[in-house]
Amino acid sequence: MTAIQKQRPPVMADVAKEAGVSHQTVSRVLNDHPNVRGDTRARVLEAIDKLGYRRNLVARALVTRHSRTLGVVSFDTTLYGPASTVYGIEQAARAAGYFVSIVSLTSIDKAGVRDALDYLADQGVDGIVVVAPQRSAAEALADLPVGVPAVAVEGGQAGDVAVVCVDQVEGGRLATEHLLSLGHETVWHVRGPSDWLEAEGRVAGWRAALARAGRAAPEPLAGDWSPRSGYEAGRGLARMADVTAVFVANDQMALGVLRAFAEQGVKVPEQVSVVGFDDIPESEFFSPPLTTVRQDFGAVGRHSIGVLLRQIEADGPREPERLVVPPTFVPRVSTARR
Amino acid sequence: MTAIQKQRPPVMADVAKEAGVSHQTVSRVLNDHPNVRGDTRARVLEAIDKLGYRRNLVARALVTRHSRTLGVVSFDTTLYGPASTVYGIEQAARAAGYFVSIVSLTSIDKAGVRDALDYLADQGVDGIVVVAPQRSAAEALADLPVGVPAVAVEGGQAGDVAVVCVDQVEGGRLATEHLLSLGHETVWHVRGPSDWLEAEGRVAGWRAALARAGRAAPEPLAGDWSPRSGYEAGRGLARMADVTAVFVANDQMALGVLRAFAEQGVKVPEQVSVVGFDDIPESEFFSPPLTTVRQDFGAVGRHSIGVLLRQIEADGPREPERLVVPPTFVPRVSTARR
DNA sequence: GGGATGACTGTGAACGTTAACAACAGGTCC
DNA sequence: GGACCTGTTGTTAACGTTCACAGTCATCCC
Repeated sequence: MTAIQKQRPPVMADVAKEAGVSHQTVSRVLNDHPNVRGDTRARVLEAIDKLGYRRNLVARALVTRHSRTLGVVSFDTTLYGPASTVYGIEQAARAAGYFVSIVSLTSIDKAGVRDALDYLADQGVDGIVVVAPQRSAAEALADLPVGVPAVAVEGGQAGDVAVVCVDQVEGGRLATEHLLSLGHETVWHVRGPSDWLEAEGRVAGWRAALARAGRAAPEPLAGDWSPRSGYEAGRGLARMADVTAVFVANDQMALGVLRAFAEQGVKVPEQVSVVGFDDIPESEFFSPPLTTVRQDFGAVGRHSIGVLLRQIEADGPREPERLVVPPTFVPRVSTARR
Repeated sequence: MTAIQKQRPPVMADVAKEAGVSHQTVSRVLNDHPNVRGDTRARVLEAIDKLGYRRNLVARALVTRHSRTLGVVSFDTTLYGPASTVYGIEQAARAAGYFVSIVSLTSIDKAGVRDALDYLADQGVDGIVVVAPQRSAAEALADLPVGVPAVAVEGGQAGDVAVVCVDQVEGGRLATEHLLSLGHETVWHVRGPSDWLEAEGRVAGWRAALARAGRAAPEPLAGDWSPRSGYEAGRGLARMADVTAVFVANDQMALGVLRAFAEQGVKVPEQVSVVGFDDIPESEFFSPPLTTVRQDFGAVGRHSIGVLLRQIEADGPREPERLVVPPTFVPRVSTARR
């Protein structure tokens, strides 16, 4: 004869009945509306506590048209760079009271990015962060679902979308100038894939530094960010007699280069100096510890959320921001005076 | 005198009017309900296309009580292991038509995990995956919001929650037996932090292998997964004359150990053999290339989603599954016969 | 004393979808 | 020819919240 236990969690109306007020008053308490009497508020809070009430965010999102969820599109979150950026984004978003919904792409094509954007827009996210280091991804941003605030991370000049990025050109310049300042005649380069904007930026910085010093730029060697591709480039470099300095576009490839040199009996830094890029946690313990250029991924993540939230809070369209985070040079022992 | 452009995107009723049917028929078309006449369906689809209608998933979630979103709680997604696992989870979830909402914890405490679980439950996720390699995280799972299907990854015996994990004990055993089979008298161990279940499992496997061979187990050296901690342990080991074989609980620490040995002039594998754990992409290019134990993080991610979806689809409570993924031994050149 | 003001609370209607049920047409069966 | 099904469509009512508005009461000021 006992009443049937209700399976469903309590709703606002249940709390209202328990506290002897209207559901609207419960809503006011929950939303910190000022005009609620102290004892009423207390009674409502007590009822909430007693019933174990939790507000239904889905219903709330339906009426407010805000989900307090941010979408993140990224590519291969297994890589240190993207993983760190996404981590920074997630931390910053949560600190600001937002959820983060993530889509990790496996393929790099424009269609994939568009699908991901549609997917997130369908879900009703309030804004989207696209970690789009490839040219193709950046292009897909151009036809973003209208009205959804967005920011591109490492996105180059992507239409009228706001951008947060690390100054890759400056990074390439720092690495190359360091090597030139050590007395090397020229600097070789193992570059990243050509559709990655970061790779292009580092190449540009390297070229600029060489040009400024009046040195010829050798043909860069192609890599795909993986240690293996660095290893293969390294084998090629080890065979050339005139190579004394190499700027490698990321630390993982630099590891491969170091390995190839070690196998060929080329001593680093005595015979050849090597500079990497990223400053992954491992770099300090390579043989030898790697001189590199650090990117502050945490700052990138925080800034991108900052830019995005400013866009969300501003009602009207605002002119797209562009925020550049400077890289820092990290000297270790893989480079030496010629 | 022109009509005011409506700012708001079209809703189902707009499509219905355009197609000359009721909104319910539109709903039926969208949900692939069988009883819709072919030409009616075509007319509706045409109207959807014309208006650029997109279904509002928030409204849908409110009435169906399913958000088609899965929550993921993880710890430090910058580390290779968690990042790879989360990546696998995300891929598998999306393939099954689910969104993924991620919370990355910075602190490891029980309260943090509980907050994250509450946070996700509030958002109305259909299920939760907790990548909980620490004991404290596993414990927090015990008082999970009731009624939310959940699975723990690397979670040990966590109350009555389903678990997917890699057989860490087996992995530790594989590494140690390999070293013993090469003729080493005993095997030293650089272990992970004591509140990590994975660290405990590897220690247990190591101990078991030594015990089975009738060898004494030296006191394990403490590490925190970082290359630096491995480096420090390595400096200690390099000073001891009788060390000929070391099993290091992850590849990053193994890198630190290799570095320390190199600095002290200890040759690997000629004087000391080293085995790591994880098989990160870099391991193959360490100096020397690292013999290690691979964990298939992709499989772990896929399995965890499989287990979770089975739980979601089964209405009633089902007995918690337990799925163990075997590790594989990866021989390279950092180990040699004594 | 009476109107204005302000603090507090309640009522009804959204939000955009799916679920439940009703209605209707056309066919089948005896 | 009527009862009965079956396929197709429409109508109405949820889902659980917030918003807009309308009350009610006490206070204040001239």
